[in-house]
Amino acid sequence: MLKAERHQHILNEVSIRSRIQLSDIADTLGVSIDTIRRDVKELDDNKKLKKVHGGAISLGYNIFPFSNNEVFNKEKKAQIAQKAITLIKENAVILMSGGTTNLELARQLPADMDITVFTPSLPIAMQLLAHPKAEVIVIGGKVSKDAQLAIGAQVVQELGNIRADLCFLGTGYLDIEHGLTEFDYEVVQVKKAMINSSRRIVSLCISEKLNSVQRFKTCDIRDIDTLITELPPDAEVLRPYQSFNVNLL
Amino acid sequence: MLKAERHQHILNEVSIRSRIQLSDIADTLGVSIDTIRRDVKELDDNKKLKKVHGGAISLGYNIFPFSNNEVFNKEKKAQIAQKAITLIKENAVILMSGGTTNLELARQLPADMDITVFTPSLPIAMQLLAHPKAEVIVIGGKVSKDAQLAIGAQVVQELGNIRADLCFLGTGYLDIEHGLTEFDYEVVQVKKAMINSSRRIVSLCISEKLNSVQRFKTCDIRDIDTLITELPPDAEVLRPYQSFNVNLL
DNA sequence: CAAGAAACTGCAAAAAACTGCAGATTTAGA
DNA sequence: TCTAAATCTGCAGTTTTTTGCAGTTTCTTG
Repeated sequence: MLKAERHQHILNEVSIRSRIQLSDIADTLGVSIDTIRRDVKELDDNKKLKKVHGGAISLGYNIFPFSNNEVFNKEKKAQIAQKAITLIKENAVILMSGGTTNLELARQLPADMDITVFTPSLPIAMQLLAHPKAEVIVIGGKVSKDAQLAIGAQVVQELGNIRADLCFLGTGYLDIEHGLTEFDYEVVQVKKAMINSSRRIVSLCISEKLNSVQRFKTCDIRDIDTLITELPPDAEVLRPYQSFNVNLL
Repeated sequence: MLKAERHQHILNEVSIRSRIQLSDIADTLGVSIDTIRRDVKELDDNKKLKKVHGGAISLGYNIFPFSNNEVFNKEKKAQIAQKAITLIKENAVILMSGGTTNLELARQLPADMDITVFTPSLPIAMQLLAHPKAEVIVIGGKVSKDAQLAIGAQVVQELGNIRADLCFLGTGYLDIEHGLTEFDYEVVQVKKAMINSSRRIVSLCISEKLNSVQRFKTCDIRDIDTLITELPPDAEVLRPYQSFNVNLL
């Protein structure tokens, strides 16, 4: 990996997240933390960012108007994302819905991974642009301001043309009886289409969301091939799900 | 193998992959790495790409478009954006290309403005999500990592279905003789499609870009209805453009 | 103030860049 | 077509840059 690429990656990360940690970058790019430290120092010297203890921060605007830097349960989501990444095979075609857990996944994707990602989520697409090898295809349409996700008939139709190996499906709410549910009906339609276009459905779900229900239903639990949560396999709350071929961390 | 062939191959690779490593190219073409190094140096001298330690990157690649560090240019772009906003009518349907000047426009859009914006640019779309009233439709496709812009046949086709009132067209390079030009051919195709889909074309262009040329042509200057720059009307550099119905700040 | 994390420093191995040169190839003019 | 000049190309030796590591110092946090 070229130094210039690392610099670009770092600037992208800073631009997207408004702050970075050296250790994270070193991890993602697979180089030593000293190298990243030197990179960041150089970028700081060139006034491209501001180096701070342990990382760096952006000088100007963020790309994301809503600062979604404060992710709830970021640790858990990072764990889940790590597990999800192990499911990805080289040259896979992947569908990704939105949500902060998927965003964490996109962020942690190893730099040498050669994949193609389709997504209607703008933050996910932006994040993946920082990845040196991933090919990114954004699925266009009217963008929901809440979900920062393209929705509508056009999106559903476009998804019909795709046959993905893997779908990382975030969900707002998950319950044994009512399945995966959402607050927004249009989001549900998009997610249904994503499910129809993928061979394997993997749902990433922090434990806080288990046993919660909302108004509109995406699918039943049995439509999910793999559920990833951060809980140990014997957790009480997971008991009802065990029969659905649930993979655990 | 001719030198010209190698140069072409190198430019192609850079254009497609945004980056190359000298060793890879030398390997592929079966010549010594020194030869490739000399080739790349020459291409760098001719401003066709940017040479970096160990390889080369495309010209657009290291522009770090969206971390907004250069206060100086930001001032100019803000001025230009302000002027551009005065051209927008209520309930207008607007097409926006990418670029930092357009991004500045998106940032400054008054909150009470009720408009519909189509754009293949991810940062523009993200920015507009922060706007309370603007409806945002992102045009989907494979995303160029350099331009952070959806490109390709799908984008062009989608643009064919749109009839916009106004198109804010950023441009990399502008010259009286060669018109609007870009480094990337696919970006040119998208911009051509945008021009065909709009009643009025407004190009935002800071003065640094005047009298500069790149490899691929978007359109002639006479295809632009309005050109907005930050220079006073009597600026020497603007003299040649006066006859093209140029609006000035 | 004490423990842990991060930063700094110097160093050595590896990679890349640079330099000069000689043989090969191309070009230009007779 | 022939020849001389100019250019191109690969090679070997040298210099510079990059990078990870280990030891030490500085900073942060409770």
